[in-house]
Amino acid sequence: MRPLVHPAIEDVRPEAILHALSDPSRAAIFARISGAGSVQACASLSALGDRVIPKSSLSSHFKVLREAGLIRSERQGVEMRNHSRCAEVEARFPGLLGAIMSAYASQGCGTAGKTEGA
Amino acid sequence: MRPLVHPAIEDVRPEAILHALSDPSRAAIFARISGAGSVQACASLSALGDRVIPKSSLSSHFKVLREAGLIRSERQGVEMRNHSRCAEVEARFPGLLGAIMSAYASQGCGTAGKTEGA
DNA sequence: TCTACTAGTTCCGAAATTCCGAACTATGGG
DNA sequence: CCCATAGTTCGGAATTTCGGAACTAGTAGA
Repeated sequence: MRPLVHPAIEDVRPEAILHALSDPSRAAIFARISGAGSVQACASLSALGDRVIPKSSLSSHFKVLREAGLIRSERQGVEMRNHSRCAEVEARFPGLLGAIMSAYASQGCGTAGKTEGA
Repeated sequence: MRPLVHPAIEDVRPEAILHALSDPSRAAIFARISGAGSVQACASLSALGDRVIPKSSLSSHFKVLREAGLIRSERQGVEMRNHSRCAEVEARFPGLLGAIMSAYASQGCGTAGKTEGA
């Protein structure tokens, strides 16, 4: 297993963030991580709304979020702890995450809309 | 030539907007349309920054922006007039476009960052 | 009207992405 | 050591994107 890649905040690109969050499943995952006291294991997210996401897809969603600079993941025992990098991203691109998450929330998309808590 | 499709503002979905703007070329095109008094022909956008975009790609970029609800296009004589739908989108998803365009602008991406003028 | 030119669209094959099941790796317990 | 759990990687099918060539529409000139 190759080591996890986390871009430095100054290497984070807006297009990567938009691409990562342009998938409603990933946006919902990110909303959950941001909302849940900044920590969440992968397995707890396999069912979002009405859709069951297979493990391999889930794993690549996490990879996309991680490499976009939106979350930080670290192995802790058997599971993976995922923290949102909201605060860093907010400092670099003010208002971006808040606007995106509330856009999703405002049209009633599953579990979105709690970004401010970081 | 099939007629142009423009979603009603209430049918516009956040994932479509994020997807449309997650491509830097499209974001630059949208920034130009939003900045240039809300009207711009397609041909004037074939060279953005350092990259020459072929006509067929340009045409599909416009289609994506249009169907995401970001622009409105109408044929006027030989050419196409493109207006940004900023104001409508702003009313539906407050702050979204501003945050996205200034994220792009803040990392020096060609012609981005003048969204407020609509 | 016929021709030529300009602006943009459509078609379609190649290249790149995404999706997801199966096999695998890593950690912890008994 | 053997097994269970949590997640990753592989690889092929399905989908999406890119871009050249051919096409359509409007306009001007002879």
